[in-house]
Amino acid sequence: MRPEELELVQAIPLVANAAPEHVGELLRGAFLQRFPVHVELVREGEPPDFLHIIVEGQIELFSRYRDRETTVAVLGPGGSFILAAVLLDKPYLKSARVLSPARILMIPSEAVRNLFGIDANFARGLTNELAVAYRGVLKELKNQKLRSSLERTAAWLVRHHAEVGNPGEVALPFDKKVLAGRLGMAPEVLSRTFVTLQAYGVAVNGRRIVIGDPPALFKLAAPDDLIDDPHA
Amino acid sequence: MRPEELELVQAIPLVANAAPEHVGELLRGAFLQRFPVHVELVREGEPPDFLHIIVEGQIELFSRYRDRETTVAVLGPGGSFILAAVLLDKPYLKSARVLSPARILMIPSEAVRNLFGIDANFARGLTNELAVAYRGVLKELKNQKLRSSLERTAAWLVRHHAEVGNPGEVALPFDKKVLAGRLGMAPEVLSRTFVTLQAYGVAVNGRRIVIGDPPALFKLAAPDDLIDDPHA
DNA sequence: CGAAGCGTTGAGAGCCGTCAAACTACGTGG
DNA sequence: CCACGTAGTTTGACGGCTCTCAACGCTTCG
Repeated sequence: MRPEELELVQAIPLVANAAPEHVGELLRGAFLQRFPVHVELVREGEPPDFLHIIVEGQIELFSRYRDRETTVAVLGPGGSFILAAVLLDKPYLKSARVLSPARILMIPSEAVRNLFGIDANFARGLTNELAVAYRGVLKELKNQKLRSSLERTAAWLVRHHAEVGNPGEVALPFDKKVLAGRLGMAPEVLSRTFVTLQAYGVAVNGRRIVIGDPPALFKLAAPDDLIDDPHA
Repeated sequence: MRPEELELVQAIPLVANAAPEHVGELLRGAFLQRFPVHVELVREGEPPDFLHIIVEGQIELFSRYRDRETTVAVLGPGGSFILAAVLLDKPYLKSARVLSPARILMIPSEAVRNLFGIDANFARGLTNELAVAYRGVLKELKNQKLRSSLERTAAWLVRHHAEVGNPGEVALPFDKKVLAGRLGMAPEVLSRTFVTLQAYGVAVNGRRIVIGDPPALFKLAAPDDLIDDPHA
């Protein structure tokens, strides 16, 4: 790994938690690699060889069953995935594919488990990350079981609108197809949902969405911190 | 806490992971308490005062939103809940109520967090538990998003049948109403689903269910270890 | 014996998925 | 820079799945 890459990697929170004298060991067998779009980084059912941390780009986590497929999450820089599989040394439960050109840090799973036993601070960081991930999935489960498609879409818009500045406007960070999967509906349903949302002041134009009547949308979405707030 | 209770408590895996000299500290402010049916042990949104471990009885974890409610999980002896909230010191994401008379060990959350930093073995145990829980929720999310009500019910029967011996027969461990919530459908839908399953050799009689044609049910359910196997 | 809760069944409506076709946006190679 | 092909998006039609409301039988418990 080149010096500038090393610097980049050491800035990653999970890595930074490890004591400096341990970082070398952690990265000994690690790769920092670029991947083009569409590449499948990991496939569900396989044994966990590496912990993956996203340095750059967008990764879609999804799962297949019969001839169906569903998106579990979409992660950006700083995100890590398949942490639980690595810690338990059990097969991946989900697959991952590159959504936009990415740089991924891949740390051998054995190195992660070893350092977990040696470096308490590193262990604490991993556990926190895992706890946050747990709560994220649980929120998503509640989102799915407690809300309709229309409500999920509205809530997503409200939340996303609050996260990325630019008042009154939202830019989709990925294709509508992917968003539909993330929200748990067929692409056609999302398309129709946007039409329905016109009555609530929402205007869609490609990836640009204008929120004309925030209070109306807010009322429809009925956002709940225990479902929507990623930091709660 | 009385001696016999202490013995009971020390047999709990999570507690047993801690070094003997630390156990006292862990249990200093702890309660081992009985609760009758219907009691709500924790309520979502509240700050995490205790880590809860089930010694005896059945606990339903559920969540409310608007005027709806959904069951997230049903736990039995040995199960722990709201571990992630305790570790992160963030509000509970779900509520818990007693389904059948229970004894619960309640450990002050601060004691858990403190010992986490001191006792590496205890920390490792907690993290493993958390990782298993994470994978459990993820499997449930896949179950919800990838399968129909009929498939979920069939898969649940197959899995439950494999777990508790007694070939060709399954006994529901709780009310059908609760099962319906757990499987993510209205009670009426579960009732009709059982009728549909007659065509696959399933006969329902109160809480006793006879599986007359295992291969047929198996084919319908198409069980998948990465969704159904709690140990995968 | 009456009340309350669970479970079942019927009827109806709404939500959501699938299939198909048309349209649009985008990237590639000429 | 344009032409083309591929992939994403929209719309219509349709069917099926799932929810809600309501009524009724059954069991349990006070």
